[in-house]
Amino acid sequence: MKLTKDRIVDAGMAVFAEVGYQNLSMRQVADRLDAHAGSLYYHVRSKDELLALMADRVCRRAHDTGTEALAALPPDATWQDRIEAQATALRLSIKQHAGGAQLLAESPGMLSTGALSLMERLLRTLLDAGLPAGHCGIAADILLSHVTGFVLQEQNQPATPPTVTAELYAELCEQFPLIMGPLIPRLSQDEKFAQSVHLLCAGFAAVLE
Amino acid sequence: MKLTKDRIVDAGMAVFAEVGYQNLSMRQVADRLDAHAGSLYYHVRSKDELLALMADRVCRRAHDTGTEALAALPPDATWQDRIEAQATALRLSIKQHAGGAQLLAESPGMLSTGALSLMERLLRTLLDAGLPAGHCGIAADILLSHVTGFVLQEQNQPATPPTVTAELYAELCEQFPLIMGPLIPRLSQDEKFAQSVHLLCAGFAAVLE
DNA sequence: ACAGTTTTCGAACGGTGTTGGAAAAGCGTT
DNA sequence: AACGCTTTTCCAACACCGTTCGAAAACTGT
Repeated sequence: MKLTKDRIVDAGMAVFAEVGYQNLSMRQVADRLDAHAGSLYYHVRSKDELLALMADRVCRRAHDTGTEALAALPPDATWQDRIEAQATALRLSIKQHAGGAQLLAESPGMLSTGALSLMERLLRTLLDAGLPAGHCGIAADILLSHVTGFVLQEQNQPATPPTVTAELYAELCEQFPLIMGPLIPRLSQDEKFAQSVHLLCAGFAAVLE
Repeated sequence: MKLTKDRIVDAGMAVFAEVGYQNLSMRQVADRLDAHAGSLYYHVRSKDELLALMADRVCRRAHDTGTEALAALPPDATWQDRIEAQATALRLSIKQHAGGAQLLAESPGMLSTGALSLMERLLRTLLDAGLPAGHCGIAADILLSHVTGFVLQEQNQPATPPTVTAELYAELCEQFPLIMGPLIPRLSQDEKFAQSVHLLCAGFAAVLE
């Protein structure tokens, strides 16, 4: 079938979902389209451009699932609820692909239309919440980069936690008593994420009056 | 001279500072040591391990400059000042190398001792500030990932801002009025960073009482 | 059917991380 | 000093990567 920018991005997303960010290669994308690697370069300037297009697609999907989540919200939902809905929608969209956070992180400046859509809606909810205009931009920036940063740490955690010997553990406890201590409750990632968004919202609420 | 893990990391940091994260290769690191690429693998299991070691070194340097910054603080400094000092020290340490944020972002889980040192000190200042113990871990996590995320966006911004035609600009203004509007003041990156840290601290202060 | 354009091929280039066997260097013991 | 043994380095090779370029193919309008 004919080769198109869209079909290339489609194949890229498919390969991406299978092998992850690090192992995605032009040749694999071409193979999935029964084409040769060089042919891709007629439609796409470079691998970086392809990655940018894929990042845009992830953002667009996140935007769509975000609108669904917002629509499912009860009418008396607070602005915190609306922000949390968008944040979790974005997080889940990124998490669907192995290394998806790296894809967004690497993409330069978040200047694709998909990323801008996310930003725009976030700005609107913050503005509707009554946040002073001067703080909205930074607040939205913080939210977006927090979500990607969170998923980044989430996806980079090794599948099998490193084995620590007893003596090493003791040394760690002595060197970093707070980290090893009871300060950090053993929460699931979902709970940690929800709590972090709540904490951020609390900050926004603080400057709200 | 003899080849050592430390010397390899040194050379890696030197090459890293020159060519950045993307173009760092084992062969260049070996060249700087007048050695051959294969020889590195006797001391280092893989390139990923080398990158992890380098990330640890960046964290350690950030920790040191952080202690200096804290020492230079007046004795009546608030806990917000102390957090900002650590945050800016970390940011500047990362910014010293092109792609330094990617180095930290890629490094799995931030489980090196350097990263743990940063985390530990952040936890202590938050705890001393009076933040409830249950929130300290998440607050510190937010701060760390926010700094790396901020520098990530900072370093990924294309050197020459993309040229936008007049009609494209108009369309963007219509599609994203809030982003293009006066909401986002034209602040320098330094100001944006300081303000974002202040906003986060305001959130911590909100849950403080 | 022909000319012109758009698209694809296929080979090649220079580069990468990594491996494994041969060679060298260091070192303790006799 | 000479030997064996371990630690360290070399070197060639492998498989793969992103990218380029001229030629071949496919498609288009006339």
